[in-house]
Amino acid sequence: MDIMIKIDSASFIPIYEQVKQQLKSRISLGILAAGEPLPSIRDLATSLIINPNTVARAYRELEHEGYIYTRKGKGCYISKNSQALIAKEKEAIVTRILDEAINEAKKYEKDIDKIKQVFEKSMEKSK
Amino acid sequence: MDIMIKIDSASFIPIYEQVKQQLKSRISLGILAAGEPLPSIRDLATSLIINPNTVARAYRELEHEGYIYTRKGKGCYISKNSQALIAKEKEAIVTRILDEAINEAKKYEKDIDKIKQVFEKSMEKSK
DNA sequence: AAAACTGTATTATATTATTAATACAGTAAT
DNA sequence: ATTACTGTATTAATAATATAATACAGTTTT
Repeated sequence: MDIMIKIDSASFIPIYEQVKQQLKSRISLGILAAGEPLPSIRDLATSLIINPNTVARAYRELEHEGYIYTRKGKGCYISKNSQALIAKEKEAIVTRILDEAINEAKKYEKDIDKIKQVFEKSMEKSK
Repeated sequence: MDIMIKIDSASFIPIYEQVKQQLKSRISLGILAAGEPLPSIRDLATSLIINPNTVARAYRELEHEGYIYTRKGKGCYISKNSQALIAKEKEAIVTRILDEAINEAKKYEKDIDKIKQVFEKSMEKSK
């Protein structure tokens, strides 16, 4: 079972951060449910063709933030309250994403209605 | 006259890149018009409390991309065709920004209508 | 017990972004 | 000419990211 994480090496976002963000989003969407095991550090590193240390850092930070827990010798698992943790901040996250996009868009397009039109079109495309 | 660039040191985006992006957006909005001088490398570095080399890199790359030109000993100026350059890609930029935001949002919120609602609310706020 | 997995830790290395100090060269004003 | 600005270039040092190799410790399976 693949976890379908994609690394964008052209991005300025560090790899460990990309892994963290994508795992959080999968937890948020319920793709990764409480108690479920994550791929082992070595397996994920191999499949992403990155260094195990990089995955270890992502897992370490996710554990520190309460999303996952680890059992030495066994593996890493999604925390019971992980989804609740994210659900709580889900609306805030989505709001932040759209706020930032609107601010960005306004840096290039002053016409508010034009921005709305582009948004509608993009929403249609993404269906 | 201040050029109002803000550096986000918590961002993963390199400082030289932040400077580039913000200058481009000011050109796009016509805040910086063709022929106008940019602040000197040293002045901008001082006011942003960053290293002159960092500003120099931003300017160097912007020149290479055709947005500005430099006169050694005099300063850097907005290119004549800079706004045309950006105007040409303006709609594409705005579309890309919103596309990415929608994709991001969908990573946390499956409900399309919910995303639309948050967008509308954000647009109201930003007025 | 041994093998084959887990996560953890350490050390070294390479790359990139950034800072720092300094020097050089062109322009403008005095 | 001198002064004071410009941009350019070089070299060194530092911090962060990422890779690499390796070792250690806990778990599971055989």
